[in-house]
This record gives sequence, structure tokens and C-alpha cells, in this order.
Amino acid sequence: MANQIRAAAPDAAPSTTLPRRRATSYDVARQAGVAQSTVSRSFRNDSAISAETRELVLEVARTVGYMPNALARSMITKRSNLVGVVATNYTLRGNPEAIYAIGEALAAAGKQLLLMTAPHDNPTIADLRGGLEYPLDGLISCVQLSDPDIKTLQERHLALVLYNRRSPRIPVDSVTANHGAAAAKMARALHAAGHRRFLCVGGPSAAPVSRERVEGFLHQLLAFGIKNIPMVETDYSYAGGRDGFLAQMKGAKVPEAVFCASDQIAFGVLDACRFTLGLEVPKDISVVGFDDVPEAARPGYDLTTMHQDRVDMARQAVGLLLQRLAAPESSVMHAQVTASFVRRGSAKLE
Amino acid sequence: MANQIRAAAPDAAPSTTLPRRRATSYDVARQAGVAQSTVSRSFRNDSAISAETRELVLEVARTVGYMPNALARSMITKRSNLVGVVATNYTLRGNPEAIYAIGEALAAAGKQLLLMTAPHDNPTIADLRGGLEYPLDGLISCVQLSDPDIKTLQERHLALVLYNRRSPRIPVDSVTANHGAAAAKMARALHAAGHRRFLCVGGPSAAPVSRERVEGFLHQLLAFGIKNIPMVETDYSYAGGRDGFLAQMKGAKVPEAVFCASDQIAFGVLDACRFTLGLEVPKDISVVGFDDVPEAARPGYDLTTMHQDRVDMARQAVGLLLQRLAAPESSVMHAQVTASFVRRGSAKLE
DNA sequence: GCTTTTAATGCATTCGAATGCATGATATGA
DNA sequence: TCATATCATGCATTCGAATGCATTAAAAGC
Repeated sequence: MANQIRAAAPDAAPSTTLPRRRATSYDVARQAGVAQSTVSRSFRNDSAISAETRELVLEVARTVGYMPNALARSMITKRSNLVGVVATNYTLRGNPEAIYAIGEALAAAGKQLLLMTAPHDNPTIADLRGGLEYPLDGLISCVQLSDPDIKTLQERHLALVLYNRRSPRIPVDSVTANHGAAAAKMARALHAAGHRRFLCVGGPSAAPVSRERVEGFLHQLLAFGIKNIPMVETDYSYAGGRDGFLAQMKGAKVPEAVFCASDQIAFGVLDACRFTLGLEVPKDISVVGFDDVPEAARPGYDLTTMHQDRVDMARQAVGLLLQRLAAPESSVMHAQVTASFVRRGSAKLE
Repeated sequence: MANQIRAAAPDAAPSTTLPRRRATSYDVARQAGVAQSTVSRSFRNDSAISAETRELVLEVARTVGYMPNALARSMITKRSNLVGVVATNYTLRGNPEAIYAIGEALAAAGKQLLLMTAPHDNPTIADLRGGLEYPLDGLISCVQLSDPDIKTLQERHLALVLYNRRSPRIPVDSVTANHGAAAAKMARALHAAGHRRFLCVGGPSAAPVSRERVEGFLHQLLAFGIKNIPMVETDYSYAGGRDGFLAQMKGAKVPEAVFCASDQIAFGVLDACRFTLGLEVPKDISVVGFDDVPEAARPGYDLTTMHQDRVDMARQAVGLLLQRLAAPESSVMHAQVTASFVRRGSAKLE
């Protein structure tokens, strides 16, 4: 009795022997009784295939779980639809929504995002080697590449777009924010509020973005006749800002206003002011940042800063890339996203 | 005169007509006077190729800028060396270092990371369609997929690893932290400190990670005879935590301790306490989080929380994937990363 | 009813690297 | 000196989809 029940039980699992390998257009063709080329054309629907045949093919494809192999397609079309995005640990941490936005924008254009990691200090294309073996359609770089490396990439004829940075010497498509002008605006605002004794806490001196911001700021102050502004170099981070600022403050007079090259730096400076030095912000000292990351709006920081729309920049980067792919020989393009002043409570302003 | 100078000038640019297309193994073969197969073998160095020939081939390859085409290789080897990583805007924002670590670990194994974006609510494999047309070797999912979708992916024979989540019903390789046990530990710590009136601010009820944490917490309290703990559901975010908490507090008695299913939620609750409700932490109320993101250590938050090593989890995920690729038929694996209690100042403890 | 046009499909080749097998050139042994 | 073993290389095919051209069948024209 028990045996019979046991024997009757295992009817549930359908013994459809799963194919060890992925179905190909030939499999579909055979089952549908058509030629492989007909299957291909049914999927591309770029040619004259009768409605019934197409439907039949798609139906068979559905049942066997067929899906065109993008690799095989790339071989013949010479378009891999793969776009590399180069990021370091820092750029990834600082722009996660931007990376996501790039992925979305690429997907909308039928392209895929190949994420290529690179070390934070002195990244080279040798670090990307594995990824470059794939015939990428293009590359969006969120890291600073050397001139020779940029040249090498261009010689490979892949569409290159720099994200949030530009190449000073070689013409390359790029998207940036107007760092310099925005920093100058910040300087004017602080100066107008009566601040005269400044401190500048920058990012790595090798990072052009930080340099542009710092130089834009200093240049504007110079125009007001203010010079010899002390300068602290950091790694862009919270800890860097905090520790760099504290080191600078040892025995020095507290500045009236601190310009930080990023919000993260500013957070570090702010916490150092309030929790270590016991300064009240903005009564004793004004602190401003740059980026307007979401945390800047929190009441704990309430940071006055320059807003940069990273997601917009990401979309623009993809836009430039697609344009470049459509017209490889057109002249170099540059998109600029305008930073906007965000007035909050961390700085005394008029 | 001027004409002559002008005519003489443009000598600089070397007129090496760049090949419109990427060099192939045939190009190298022709130039080196060997067969294409010899070029291939020189690069794979898996076969008996004399040292001189290999050197010659590599030298020629260098001068013409040849690099094996990974796509063509994949066609024949049936290994694309592409691994998909599925992420939503939220998971990407919450785990940027983990994504980076996955990229690094994959690169070390000669694989590339294909980043596949998916919507935050109810992601399905239809969202991944474009990426799935590539014959991926495997997939690391940082999002919650439905059972049928998981089944479909398994039927495609691609190595699937779930990151920071497990599949309750279908056996799938996965890496998680011991959310439930860790939350229980948190509950014991708070209970031991004398707290008796609790509030629970969870993530989305559909997110198993949040559920595990909340259930682990509630279950432990139940063991202490404490039940009917009010529960707030959020989207895991700062704003969600802040607003959800404030809504709950309307007319309600302030709880002694608030358990938050993530640090971001806890930050929102903390700011609501201090900046909106005027409560002192931890004097008036204890708040604890979960994750130990870097911001939790800042003096402005000083959050007591459970530390989860996301980077470790990322590496383990890649490790599992590689093991699965090496032994497709071996039994299902599960790696667990142990969360550790981080005692800081946001909660009254013994 | 026969030719011409058009539409629908099949055939055969292509993309670039990998690889089993055959071949040729040395080196080794008898 | 000849046979055999060893090493190095070439030949030819393969992966899966796309596509120019050829072919067939049906529709239209006369």
C-alpha cells in the first residue's frame, strides 16, 4: 500500500530534460521548420518576413527559451553595445546615483555597462586591460587618465567621454560642472558677508576638479586683494578634512571662513569645529562645501554649498557618448552643468 | 616666404594612417609570417610554441596594438568571462564599496563586471533582458528576485549568487549576514540595560533583510515577555526614518529605545529626536541602527549599531560564484558574515 | 495563359580566436 | 645511415547570428 502511494507521488516534476546548452537560432529554426536566417530576421524585424512566420518563430523561441546571443551578434555587426565605465573606489562612493543613472541611460539606448575598476592613485589603462579586450563601443571615464593613455584609447577608435573632468591638453568629449565659476561665486558671497580671513581645504592637488575649485576661489579673492590664503591638502574625505583642518588649527588663529573643495571635507571640518574645537557654527566660523550631497541638507550639518547635479551630468555623459557613436568624426563636444548656490546655515551670509 | 614656412611646418604629425579597424590575429600573423593559430597559441601560451616565435609574435602584436578580442574568444570557449551584477539605485547607494570590491575580485579572476540596473520596487528579469542576451557566466544579485525569476535564471545554467539576501524557498548560493541573530543580540543588550518600551522602525516589509532583522529583534523580546511593539515601515531611507518616526510619535508616548533596521533610518530618527522633538540622546531615548556605515562613527551621530562587513560579503559572493563555476553540480553553498556589536553613544547600555 | 513584378525565404559566407589533427623539421636512438 | 620520437607549426573547422544574393512562389499585369 505504502509502496503504491510512493510510486504514485512523483508525478509532479515534469521530466523535461533541460538542454545543457543555451538554445540557438538553429534550434529554433529546426523546430519551426524554417532556415536560421529566417529566425534571425524575425528577431531583428528589419526585413520582409511574413507576419505568420514571425509569429511562429517567436512562439517557438518562447517555448525553447531562445534569446539572441549578443556576443555572436556583435561579431558580425561590429557593435558590442558594451560601454565601459571606469571608476575608482572613491568616485564610485561619491557618485553611486550617477553610476546608476549611466546604467539606466545606457540600457535605454540598448547598451550595457561594463564597470571597470581602477586604483585611486595614478590609474592607467593597464588597470583596465581585461575590460579593454572586449571590443567596447565606448568608454566613460570617471577617473583622471594620463595624456598618453587618452591618446591610446582614441587610437583604438572608441568613443571616450570624461565625466566630471576635462582633459587640459588633448581634445576629448567631456562633461563637467563649472567648478571655477561656482567657486568664485562662493568667494563673492563670503566676501560680501564681510569675511576677510579665509582657509582653503582642498582635495588632492593632482585632482583637476579640486584644483579648479580651489583656484576659482583663490582667484576671486585675489581680485578682492586678499592673498596668502593658507591651504590644506586632503584626500577628499571626511577624515582628511577633519584631520587636515585640526592640524592646520594647531596654534593658528581661527579663520573667519573655511572653503572646502567637497562636502565630505566640509563635514569633517564642521565636526572638528563643533566636537573638537568647541566652536559654534556659524557664529565663530563659517564653513562651506561643494557638491550638495544629500547629507548636506540634514539639520546636523545644514551645510551651505554649491549644488551639482550628478545625475544630470551622468545623463549628459551618455548623451555625448551616443552622439559620438553616431558621428565619430564630428568635432569635440563639451557639456557643462551649472552649479547652483545652496544657502543653508553653516555660513554667515548677508 | 610665409607660404614656404607654412608648407614646411606640418611635418610633426606622423602620417601613419591609423587602421580603421582593430588589429586581428590574422594581421599579426601576416606581419610576423606565421599562421593565425600560432598567434593565438602565443597569447594563450598553453601549447608548445618556441620561445623565439612567441617573442616575435608578441613583439609584432605590440607594434600593431593587437589585443585578443574577448568576444571572439568567448564564442569558441563558451566562457564570456562576463558576470552580471544586479543593483537598484538603493543597493548601489548603500553598497558602493561592495560593488567596487566585487569588481576588483572579478578582475582578479579574469572576469568582467556587467552592471545591470533594476528598479527598486519589484525588479524582474525582464528589466535585465538586455544584459541577459549576453551569455553571462554568472550573476550576483543584490536585489530581491521572485521565485519564478530565480528558477528561470537557474534553467539558463548561469551561476547565481544572492548578495545580502537568501532565497527562502528555492536553493540558491548566497551570502548574508546573520541578521536575525544579530538583531536578537541587540535586543538582549537593550533589555539588559533596562529598556522595556520599544519602537521598531523597519525597512520595506517586502525586503527579507529588513524582515529578518525586525523578526530577530521582536522574537528575542517576545522571549522576554515583551509584545505588541509598535512598528513603522519605511523605505530604508533617512527621510523615511525621520518622517515615519515623527508620524508615529504624534500623540504617542516616547519609547525608551528605538530599533532601526538600518543606519540610514537611525540617522533620520536621531535627527528627528534632536532637531524636531528636542529629545536628548541617549538620556531621553536610546536609538540603535544596523549596518555600521562610516557615518555612524561620526560624533554627530555616534550611533550604536551592528557592524556588517560589506566588502567581505562582496568578496565572499565572488568566491562562491567562482566555486560554482568550477563545480556546477556541487551542492548549494551559503556563506554567512557575522555581524558584530558596535557600542557607541546613542543608546543607554549597561 | 504567359510574363513580369514583388514578396518571402533559403543558401552561403562572414566576424576573430581557439583547437584537434596533420604535417614538417629536428633530435634521438639503434 | 635510417627509423623513430619529439617538438613546432600550419590547416581547417568551430562557435552563433547577420546579411548579400539567389531562388521560389504568389500576385499583378497584359
